[in-house]
Amino acid sequence: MIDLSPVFVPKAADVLAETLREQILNGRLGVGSLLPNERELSERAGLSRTSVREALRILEVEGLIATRTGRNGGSEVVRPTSATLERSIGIFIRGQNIRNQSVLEVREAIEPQAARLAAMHHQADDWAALVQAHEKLLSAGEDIPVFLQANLDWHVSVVRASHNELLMAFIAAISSSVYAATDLAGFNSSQVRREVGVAHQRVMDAIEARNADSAARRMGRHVGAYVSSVAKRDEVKEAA
Amino acid sequence: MIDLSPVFVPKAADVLAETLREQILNGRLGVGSLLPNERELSERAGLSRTSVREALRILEVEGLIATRTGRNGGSEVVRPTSATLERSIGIFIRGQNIRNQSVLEVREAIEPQAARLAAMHHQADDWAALVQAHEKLLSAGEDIPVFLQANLDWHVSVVRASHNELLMAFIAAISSSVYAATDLAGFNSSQVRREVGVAHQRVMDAIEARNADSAARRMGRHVGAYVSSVAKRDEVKEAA
DNA sequence: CCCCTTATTTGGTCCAACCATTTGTGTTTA
DNA sequence: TAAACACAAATGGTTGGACCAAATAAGGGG
Repeated sequence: MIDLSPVFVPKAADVLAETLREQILNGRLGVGSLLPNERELSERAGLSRTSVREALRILEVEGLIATRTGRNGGSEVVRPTSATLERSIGIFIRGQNIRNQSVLEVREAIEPQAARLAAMHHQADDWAALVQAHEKLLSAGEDIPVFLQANLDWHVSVVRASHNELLMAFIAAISSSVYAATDLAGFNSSQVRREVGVAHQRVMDAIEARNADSAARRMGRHVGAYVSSVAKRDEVKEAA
Repeated sequence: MIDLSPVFVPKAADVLAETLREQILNGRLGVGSLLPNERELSERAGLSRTSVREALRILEVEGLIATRTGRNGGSEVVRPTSATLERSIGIFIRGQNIRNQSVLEVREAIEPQAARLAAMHHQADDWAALVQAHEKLLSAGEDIPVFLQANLDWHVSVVRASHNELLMAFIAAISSSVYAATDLAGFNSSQVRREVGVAHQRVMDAIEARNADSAARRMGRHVGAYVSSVAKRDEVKEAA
C-alpha cells in the first residue's frame, strides 16, 4: 500500500481565490486596482459566475478586496487592516474559550516591548497624543467611563508610538477582548485611579528621556500590577 | 440635513453568517454538531441556496465550520485553530509589508513572557519535549537544516510549556514568517551554534528551577542577541 | 448652468437543473 | 457465510440564465 494521506480537493472557487490572492500579495495587483467585473472574470477563468463570486467572497473575508455595487462598482484591491486581524483574533479567543488571564498575559508581554520601542522611536506627534490622553485621564475625576476611555487611549498611544504595525494590530485585537472583560468596579477607588496616573507619568518620563530599558521596566510593572490585581480578584470570586 | 454616515448594507449571506456565527460562538451550536443541510437551511432562512452557500463559505474561511461532501456530509461546527489565525496574520504581514524587524520585535516581546510562564506552569511532558529538542539541537553537528529545525522546535516547545493558547497561536503565526526570512548564513559558524546551545541550556535551567524572572531575563537576552545580530547584518547589507 | 430623468453598468439574489462524491444497502458470488 | 460488487440515496459542487437593486454617467429641460 502506498503512503497517501487524504487528499485535499480544492474547489473551483478556492483555486481562483488562491490565484488572485497570490497576485495581490505579490504586488502584481496593487492596492487600489480594480479587478475585472464578475462576468468578465467568469469568462476569463472559464468558471460560472457563482464560483467567481465565491472566490471573491473569500478574498473579501480575508480583507484583500472590497466590493461596491453599481456602475463603476466592482472589486477593489485593498490593504488588509488590523480590523480584519482583530476579527480573526476575536473569533479565535471566543471560539477557543481562551481564559481572560491568558489574554492579559499576552498584554503583559506586548506592552513593555511597546514602551521600549516607543522610547526609541517616538516622534513629536506620538508624544503629543500621549500627553493628551494622559491629561484627559488626570482630569477625569469621578467619571469612570471617561477614565477608562482615556486609559485605553493612553495605552494605545504608547503602542502607536512604537511604530510597530504588528504590535499595534495585536493590541488593537486583544484590547477589545480585554475591554469587554474589564471589571469596572476595580477602578471605583480614587486611590487606584491616582496610582494609575502616577504609573503612566513614570512611563512617560522614561519614554521622553528615550530610556528604553526604563520604559519597558516601568510599563512591565504597571501592567503586571493590574494583571495580578485581576488575578487576585478572580481568586476571591472563585472562592465565593 | 441630518448627520448620516454611509450606511453599511449587509448582504443576505452576511446576515445569515452573522446569525450562525453568533450561535456557534455562544455555544448554542457546539463543536461537532452538524448544521442542517443547505437545502433545508435555504428553506428555513427563506433564502436561496446560493446565499446560504455564501454564508457557509464565510464561516468556513473564518474557521468555524468544515464542510464535507457526500452522503452523511454537511457542515460541521469546528473549533477555530491556530492555523486559521496563522493565515490571517500571514496575510496581514504580507499585505501590509510589515518589516521583518517588526516581526522580530514581536518575537522579542512574546518569547521572554513565554519562558516566564513556562517556568511557572510547565508539566512533565512539556519538559520532556524541551529536553528532546535541546538534545537534537546539540547533536545536529554541521547539519544546518537539522539545527534550524531543532531550534524552531525548542522555541515552540517553550511557548507550548507556557500553557497559554494565545501566545502559542501568535508564535505559530509569526514563526512561519520568521522562518521564511531567516538568513541561514548566520548559523554557518559553529561558534554561533554553540552559543545558541549554551543560551538554551541557561533558559532551561531557569525553567526547571521554576525561576520565572530568570527564565524571562535569559530568554530575553537570547532572543535580543539574535535580533540585534540580524539588525546589524541588515545594516551592512543596506550599506552595500 | 443647474437639476431632474433616464439609461447603463455592476454587483446581489434567485431558481432549477445537473454533476461529483460519499456512504448505505442489497445482491451476487466464491 | 462472508466478501466483493453494483446500485441507490443523500449531500455538497457547479452551471446557466434570468431578474432585482444600487450607483453613476449621460442626456434633456428648466
